[in-house]
Amino acid sequence: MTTASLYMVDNCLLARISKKRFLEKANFNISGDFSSISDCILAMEKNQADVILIDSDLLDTNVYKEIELLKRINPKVKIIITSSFLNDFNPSNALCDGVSAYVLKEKEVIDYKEIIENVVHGEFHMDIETATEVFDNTTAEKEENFKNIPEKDNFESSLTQRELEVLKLMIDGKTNSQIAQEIIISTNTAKAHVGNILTKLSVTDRVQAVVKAVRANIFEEKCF
Amino acid sequence: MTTASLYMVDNCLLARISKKRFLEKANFNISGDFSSISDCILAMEKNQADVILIDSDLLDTNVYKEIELLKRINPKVKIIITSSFLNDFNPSNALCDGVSAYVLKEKEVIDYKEIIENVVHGEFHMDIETATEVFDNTTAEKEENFKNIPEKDNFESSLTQRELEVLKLMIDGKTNSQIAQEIIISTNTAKAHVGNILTKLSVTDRVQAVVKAVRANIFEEKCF
DNA sequence: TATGATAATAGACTTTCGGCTAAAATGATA
DNA sequence: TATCATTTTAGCCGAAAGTCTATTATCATA
Repeated sequence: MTTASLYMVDNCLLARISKKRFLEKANFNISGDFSSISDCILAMEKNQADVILIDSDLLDTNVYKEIELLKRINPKVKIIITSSFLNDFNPSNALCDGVSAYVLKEKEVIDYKEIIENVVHGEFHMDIETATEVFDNTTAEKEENFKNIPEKDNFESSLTQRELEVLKLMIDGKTNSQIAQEIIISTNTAKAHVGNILTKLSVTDRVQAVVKAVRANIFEEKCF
Repeated sequence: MTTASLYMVDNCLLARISKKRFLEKANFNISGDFSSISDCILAMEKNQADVILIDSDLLDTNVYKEIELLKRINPKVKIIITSSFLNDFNPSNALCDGVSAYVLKEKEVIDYKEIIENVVHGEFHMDIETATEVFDNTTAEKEENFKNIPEKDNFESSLTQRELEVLKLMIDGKTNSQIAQEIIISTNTAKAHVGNILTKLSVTDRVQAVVKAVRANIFEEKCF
């Protein structure tokens, strides 16, 4: 297995948790996960990762400038971008500026393991569909002036191990007292954990929480 | 579009609802949906359908005998079987006894539309994987003696239109009073609807209901 | 060691939920 | 018309949920 250290950027907390769990099962070393590239840059300035997995649906110039910053901090860092759209993808920004892989999220399951290992070994990866579409609209618009790094909009701290346990039981339809029995804590404690989960997931009740979690395919083997 | 009348058998209520919504969007005419083949037989004796979509994970001799009954009632009826496993599939029972299609449920999305239309036009459909596997273990064990048709185990009546509306709002994380506001009914009525939904889905609270519904991909465009 | 951040724990209080029973109004169908 | 399913309303009660505040435990770092 790869011993490379991985950073992960995804503005969706549950997506981070899900991917992290998945990759850690595959023996990858996730050194950090962030809700914004800005946060990732701050972390990179202290401890450098070998591979950075960036999920971003909006691939504007700001993103590429932030990626450029990442490459400046560690020119050897491998960047893997996953995105739902092709719209803003610009090969003159991505390919030339050192993105190692560009993966279009689709219905199919992404084989992160293979992509990461290939990238670590110096290969470039791009979806076939993506590649064909991309090499048509090569509208290169290089801008050298930097813009300010956007503030992180909605801060989502990560779920603790205990909270993940509780969330799993919530999805299983367990009540607070059932959860308490299962992991041997008081009902009040279970309620407190649930409350913290609701806050972190930015929802108001457990129904919304479990729907979000189930839709994010957390606790599942596959990784969207 | 096909004007053929369709019956549907699936012991999972939510799967029936989901498939029904999907097929009706595709302009198919679903004349009835049943939780057991026995119920379907009873219906066939009154009003005959042209196509019967049977989902059954356990394909034992009983199932094939029930299918034989269906074919007796209407020899021209087209039978489509969907199943998760290959285990009990027996070509000598299925192919010979007039099953028009056999579809192995997998990760991929099943194109019911195409299959049904082909079947109506007299074609036979079988998954490639299924077909190759099947034509190896041809253990023909024909038994002519009938067994009694199994009782329907857990009766699940279908959700009404209003209940489907409410379920959708439950999935959206709405509370009873919010649901009441949204569809202009009293909170008590909303509670009554929710209560009925819980009973019909065989769950004890709304959390379990929404998890079941989300996992069944109800209200989604795709049909597992 | 001290300190500060994070996590886990818990009790008090208010609101919401779910089960139960009952019943009226609507609408389709035999 | 009679009948049946659906939709609607209501109140009561105990259980569960959610908010708030607060204490203890753990762990890393100054």
